[in-house]
Amino acid sequence: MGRTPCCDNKKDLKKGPWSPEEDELLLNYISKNHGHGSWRSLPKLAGLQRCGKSCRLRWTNYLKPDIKRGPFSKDEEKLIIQLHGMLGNRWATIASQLPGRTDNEIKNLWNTHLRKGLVSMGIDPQTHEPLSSNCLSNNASASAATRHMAQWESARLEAEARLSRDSSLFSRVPEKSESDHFLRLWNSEVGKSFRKLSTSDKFACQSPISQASSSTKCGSLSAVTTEVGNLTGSSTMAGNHNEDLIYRPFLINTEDVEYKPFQFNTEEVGYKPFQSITEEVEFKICQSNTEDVMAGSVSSCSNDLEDSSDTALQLLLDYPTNDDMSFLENNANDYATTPAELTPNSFICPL
DNA sequence: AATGCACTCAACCGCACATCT
DNA sequence: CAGATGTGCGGTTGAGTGCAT
Repeated sequence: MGRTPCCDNKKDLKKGPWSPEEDELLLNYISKNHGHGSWRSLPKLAGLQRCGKSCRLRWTNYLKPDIKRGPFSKDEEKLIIQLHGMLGNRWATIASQLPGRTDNEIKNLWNTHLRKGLVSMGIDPQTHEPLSSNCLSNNASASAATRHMAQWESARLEAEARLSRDSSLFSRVPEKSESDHFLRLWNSEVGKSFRKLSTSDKFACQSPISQASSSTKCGSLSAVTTEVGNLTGSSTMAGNHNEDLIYRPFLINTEDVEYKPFQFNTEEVGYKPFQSITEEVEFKICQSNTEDVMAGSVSSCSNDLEDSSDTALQLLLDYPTNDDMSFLENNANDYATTPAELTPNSFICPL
């Protein structure tokens, strides 16, 4: 299996850092030929003593004109953390959401800076859950993927509900799925990747919107609600009348951003950080009936349609934006090293 | 000033997947 | 359909740099 490397052990091929002359050769060739063409043949044609792979890497990570150099902004770092929470080490997919940034750059940033920051906050950088064992349920069956899955589904449900409401309020169908930023994201590389992940995790994860017309929302909502219930291991979500105990990820409050507990059922308790979005919005899903979703909670969260651009993405991103992210501003050496040094709102331990 | 250590980041490597023949 | 080829991705490495001792 496999294949021979594009540049196996050829002695005349140069390795290591690129010289300005090599950069110029590569740039000249690509600009002259309006593209790189075959990477394997490029080095020879461009007069480079490099393998095609090395050329490609140099181009994609450094020479490409749209690459944004310089330090990452705090927002970018936050976005990376949040996307990593949903996608894991899918650097290329994460990079697709950060224009001008390469997967390599993001990977480096994560490994050298962000990961340490999360660890110093007492958060497992892989699962994005509190590291402290007593903060976790004994039942670890609810995997990170499950939680991420549920978050995606929740956000998508909200988007679908909003679309449905929009269409009834304005008697018009929103302009395809692109009218909703969540759905745009859902249909983007990130969503694609996530759906792939969830599929491989044996969780049904399909967007009825993307599969069919968005005009029949009620059916899809109830269907998906059931899916969420199933994937979280809840025996009968629909029969759970304790609203505070059911999955409740969308407690939104601008003023006090904190980790809100979310719970799939009475046995599995997870903790997720929360991102402020709009004023005093509480969005509950997985209610026992669709009406609650459609009429009650949804209406409150879609007051400001103009905020949908931020909201859709924010719905997917669940980290605090206040001082909890302050580690981003500090050098890695300055990070707090014990949970005791964390801010009170870093996360909340149950019970 | 010399040395050691930690950190950053460009680049490499191997694998997996997609496409071609 | 199978093998060959091209490309992309994620993990890892190592040279360069700065800081502390």
